[in-house]
Amino acid sequence: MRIATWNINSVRLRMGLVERFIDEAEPDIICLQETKTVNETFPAEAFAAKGYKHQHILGMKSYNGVAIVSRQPLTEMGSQNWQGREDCRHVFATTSNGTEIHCMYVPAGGDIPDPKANPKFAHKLGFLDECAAWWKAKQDKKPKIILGDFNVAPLENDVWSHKQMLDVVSHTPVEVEKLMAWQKAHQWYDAVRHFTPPEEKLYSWWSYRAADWELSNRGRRLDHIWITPDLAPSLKKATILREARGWAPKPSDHVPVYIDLK
DNA sequence: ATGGTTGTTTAACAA
Repeated sequence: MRIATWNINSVRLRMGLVERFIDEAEPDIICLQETKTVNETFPAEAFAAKGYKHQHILGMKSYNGVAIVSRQPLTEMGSQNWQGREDCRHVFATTSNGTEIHCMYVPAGGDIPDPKANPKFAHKLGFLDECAAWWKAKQDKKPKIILGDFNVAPLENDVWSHKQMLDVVSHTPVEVEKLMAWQKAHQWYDAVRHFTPPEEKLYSWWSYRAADWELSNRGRRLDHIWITPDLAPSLKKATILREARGWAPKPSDHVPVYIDLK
């Protein structure tokens, strides 16, 4: 089973690229973030035409928005609000083999890495704290996958320059600490790093602001797939589809990340 | 130290 996550940065604008990804990777389940549309205008028919007839969509106007689309039936579909806001950042569903899948979009946190000066950074830190507490309290034995745009690059080689990124939102020590606390709270296992040693650079996002993203290669690993330990023996492969950053005509700044589970 | 781009929606905001 192939399960993918992709921050698509407007699913309506980029449905053509999603179809290309489907044709090339043939994922069984696709989890999207930043769909940026209300449910009524989500391209549900286009996904169904590609075989993804089972859909759990949670969108709002202009911002955020998450979705799980699947070729196999989904049950127990739900969503969760965080930090007292209804801003469409978390949906979940259960697959036919009883695995719970959680698709999440963590707040980016603005530019200034100071929670007193920047309410968006304070919101992000509170969000990460709440995630740790929520997952610590949810100690059932169901196999689970949590994936999405977590907007934090935790390891030194999850960014192009650890030293130059220490004061940049997405790689500050306080964010990394809170992301790791959340990971520990539910014994989440990093399914993507499993196949790449920590000494090796690994990115899933490249800024639009670089003149040449590929040449400068100043990436960050913001998109993650974590699994519960019981699923680790089934983990066969993880892929970050770097080439999708160059897809025409208008690529997302994030690329698809997916794992294969037996 | 600064500015660089994109998407939604149409001037400002978020990323």
